Amino acid sequence: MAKPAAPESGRGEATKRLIVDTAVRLFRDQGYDKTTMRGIAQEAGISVGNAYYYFPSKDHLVQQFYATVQEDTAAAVEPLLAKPGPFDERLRVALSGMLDVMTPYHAFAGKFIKTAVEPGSPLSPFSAESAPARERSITVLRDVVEGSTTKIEAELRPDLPELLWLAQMGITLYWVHDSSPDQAKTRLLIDRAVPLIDRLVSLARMPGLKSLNREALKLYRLLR
Amino acid sequence: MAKPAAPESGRGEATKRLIVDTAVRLFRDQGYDKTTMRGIAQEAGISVGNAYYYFPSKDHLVQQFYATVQEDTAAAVEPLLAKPGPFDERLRVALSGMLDVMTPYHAFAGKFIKTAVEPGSPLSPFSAESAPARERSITVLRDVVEGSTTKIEAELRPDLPELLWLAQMGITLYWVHDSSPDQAKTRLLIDRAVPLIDRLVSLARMPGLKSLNREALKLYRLLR
DNA sequence: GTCTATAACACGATAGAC
DNA sequence: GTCTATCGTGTTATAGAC
Repeated sequence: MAKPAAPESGRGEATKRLIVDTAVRLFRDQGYDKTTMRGIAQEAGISVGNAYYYFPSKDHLVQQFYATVQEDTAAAVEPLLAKPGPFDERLRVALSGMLDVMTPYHAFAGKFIKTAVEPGSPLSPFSAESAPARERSITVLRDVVEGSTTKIEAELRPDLPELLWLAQMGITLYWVHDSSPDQAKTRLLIDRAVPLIDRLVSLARMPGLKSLNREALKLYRLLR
Repeated sequence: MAKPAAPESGRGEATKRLIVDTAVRLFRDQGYDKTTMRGIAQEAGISVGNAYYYFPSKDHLVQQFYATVQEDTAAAVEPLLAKPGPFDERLRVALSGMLDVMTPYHAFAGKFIKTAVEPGSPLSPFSAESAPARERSITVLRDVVEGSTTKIEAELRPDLPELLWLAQMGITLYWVHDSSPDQAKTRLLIDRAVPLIDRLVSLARMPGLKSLNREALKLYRLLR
């Protein structure tokens, strides 16, 4: 009998939300480093100790932010994927949709990734704490695959959403380091990498490449 | 008329080395967080202010460590690559050689990568400050390619060392997060990924895949 | 230029009272 | 649940000695 997942409306819950909202706003306005726990507390009209009562660390506050971005991306992209279509088009929609949502946070993202990449960090995209946001994200990519009118190799198909998610993580890593104006290079990366991925997925069906495909998939499952 | 790059032996240089050696030792023995600047200074028998006279931050101390690892890897691997041989064997030697050198620092590496991945950080493997260590590393991989008896597509050949270096970065990223005993999974990754890379390199010569190869290389050069 | 000593600052985090 | 007070840290500042 698990507790219902519905948002509670008790006093504690209200304080918690107040802290997150204030923190995210300050993060975006002044950046991660310049936003101090004292600053968040003062702006929210509470004490520092109280903030730590709800969130064990400053990093954990950022995690809420991560979840928000994933949720917003999914909400923006899923309507566009309602009707089936070619694989490459759908993948393009998902990837550039994510980029659109993340763009306002580009300056902030550098600090975010710093803690996200640390092994054992709750912010790591691979951590148990990030599972909901990760699942949400993979669901979108599963939608990309399932609504695709392009033929996809049967053995590859079940793993493809997760592989695409990994590619998405790679693109995000590139994006964070992308200092070109308006992150134009990342846009270019998506524009040109999507057709390449599309061709790779098609090639996986070729007789000469099937064994390579199989080997790679086996290795992936082993290491995951 | 640049200053000669030879290691100086003045008093300042000796102090600098003393600080780095002490720091790296403490990092390895007690971890990054538990090693304080005060602790390093005390252990080295100098003042805190003196440490900051030579190194602008604690992070910069870690960079020296990065350079050391690259140098040790090159020194360990290059003798094994003196005689030409098959590409896959040579690549295997280079990658597992790096892993051997890094193994004692696995626990420490998590903290290291945290700052290394931050955009603009001097510790980033892509930064100007890391250029010497990066070049050292790519040189080894160029050696892998050049001494290879396997035929390599002419168009791919000049970029291959850098691409292999990127793969090496990816393996390192995986290794840092690898919590299996003795990082067995990363060993497995190298054992099984090397033949796959070998096959991919061979496949790049196939007529049907040449255009894909060319497109991918063009994109890579554009984004680098 | 190299180095010491010490204090001070701002921050993330914690302890313990209410 | 919420507060105030305090700790330990990276880092900076000051004032000077060799």
